[in-house]
Amino acid sequence: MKYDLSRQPTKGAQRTLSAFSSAMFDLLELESFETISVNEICERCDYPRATFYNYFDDKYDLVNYCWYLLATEIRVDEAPQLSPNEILVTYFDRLYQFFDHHKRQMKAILKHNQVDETLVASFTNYLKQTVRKIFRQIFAGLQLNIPAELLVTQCSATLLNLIEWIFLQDEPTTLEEAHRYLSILIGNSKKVVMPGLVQSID
Amino acid sequence: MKYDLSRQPTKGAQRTLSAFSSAMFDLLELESFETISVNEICERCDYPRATFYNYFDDKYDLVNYCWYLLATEIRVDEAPQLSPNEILVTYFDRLYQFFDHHKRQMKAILKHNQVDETLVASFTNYLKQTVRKIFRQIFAGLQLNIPAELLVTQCSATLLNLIEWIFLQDEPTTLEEAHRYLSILIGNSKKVVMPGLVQSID
DNA sequence: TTATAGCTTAGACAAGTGTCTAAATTTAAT
DNA sequence: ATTAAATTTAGACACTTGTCTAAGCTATAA
Repeated sequence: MKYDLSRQPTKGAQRTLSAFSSAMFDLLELESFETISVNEICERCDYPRATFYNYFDDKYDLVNYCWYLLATEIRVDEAPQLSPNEILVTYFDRLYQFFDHHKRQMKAILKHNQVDETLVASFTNYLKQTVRKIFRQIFAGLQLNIPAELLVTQCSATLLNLIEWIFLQDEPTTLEEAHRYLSILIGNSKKVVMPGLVQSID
Repeated sequence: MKYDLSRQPTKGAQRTLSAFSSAMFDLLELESFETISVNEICERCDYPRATFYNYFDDKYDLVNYCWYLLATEIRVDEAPQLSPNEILVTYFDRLYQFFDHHKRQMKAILKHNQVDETLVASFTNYLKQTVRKIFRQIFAGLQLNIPAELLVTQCSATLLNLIEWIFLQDEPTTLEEAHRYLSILIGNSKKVVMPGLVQSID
C-alpha cells in the first residue's frame, strides 16, 4: 500500500479511497478477479491510472484494502477480557454474524470467483492473519504443552475452516450446530476445550 | 494446463516438459516467483514462447505442474489399508520425510519467496488438496458425528500446518516430538485419536 | 492574499502477457 | 523411405502493467 493508512486521511483522499474500493466491490460482483484490470477499475470510478498507483501497488493491494474495510466491520480488533475458550467462541460468533449479514454480497462474488481461486483465498487468509494476532496475544501468558505458534495456527485454522465450510461452500448451519462442530473439532469433547492447555481455565 | 498429462507423452514432449519444469525450479532458487517472467523461463531452457504456451496457460500453471512432480515423489497417491488414525500418522511421516529430504531446495526457494507469499501458499495448497482426496476416501464409509467434509478439512489442515511450521517456518523438530504435537492438535490426548469418530477403531 | 508544499493528472515509456497465423519441422505408421 | 497428421516455431498483434516526468491544481498557514 502506497498510501499511509495510519495518519488521518484528507477529505479528498478519503473520497478517492472509497471510490476505488467501491469500484472493486462492484466489479467483483460482475466478473472474476483475474479478469479485472487496473484500467477497468479506473474507468468505473473515473480516476486516472496515475491516481490509482498513487494509492495502491496493484489490484491485489486494493483488494487487500477492501478486506481491511470488511475486517473492521467484524470488530476482530476489539478483544474482550475472557478465558481462551470463551474468546474462541466469541470470535467464531463475530465471524458467523458477519458472514450471515453479508450473505448476499458473498454469494454474488462467489458466482464469478470460485472458492479455490486466489480471490477467496486472499480474503480468508486476511481474516486468518487477523484472528492469529488475537490468539497470539491470548496464548502469550499461558502455560502450554505445545509451542504457542502451533496452537495459534490450529485455532485460527479451525475457526476459519468452519466458517468457510458454512458460508463459502454454502452448507447452511445454525449457530448452535456450528458450536457443536466447533467443540468436536477443537477439543474432541462435548464442550469447547482448547487443546494444548496444561490445565483447563474456564 | 494445455498439455494432456493423462496420455503417454512423446519423447519430445517429455523433454519439453522437463526442460520447462527444471527451468522453473532453477529460477525459484535464484529469484522471487513474482519477478519470474515467461520470457525468462523460455530463455533459460532455450524454447520459444509459443512452445511454452503450447504446454501451459501461464507461469502459475507451470509451477503447479512442478508441484505435481514433487507430489508424485511423496507417494501421496498410494493409500495403504490402515485405520484412520494410522493413516494420519503414515501420511504425516511421508510428508515429514519428503520435506526433510528436500531441505536444501526448500531453504533456497524460501530465500527469495517468503512463506506468506503466493508461491509457498500455492505449494502447501496443492499438497493440502492431495491430502484431502485421501482423507475423503477414508472417511467415506465411516460413521461420524460431524459432516465428513469438515473432518477432511480439519485433518489435512492440521497435518499441513504442522509440516509448514517445522519446515517452512524452520522450527527443527524431531519426528517423535512432531508426533506428540500431532496427537495434541488432533485429539487433545496422549495418543493420536481422530475427532468426530463415533467410536475409536484402532 | 499569497507563497509553498503536497497531491493529482496526462501522457509516454519499456516491458510483459496471451493469442493467432502460416511456415517449418517432427512424429508415427505404412 | 514416404507420407499424412500433428507439433513446433517466428513474428506480429492488441492489450496490460508499473514507473516516471512535468505540468496543473488545491489546501493551509503566514
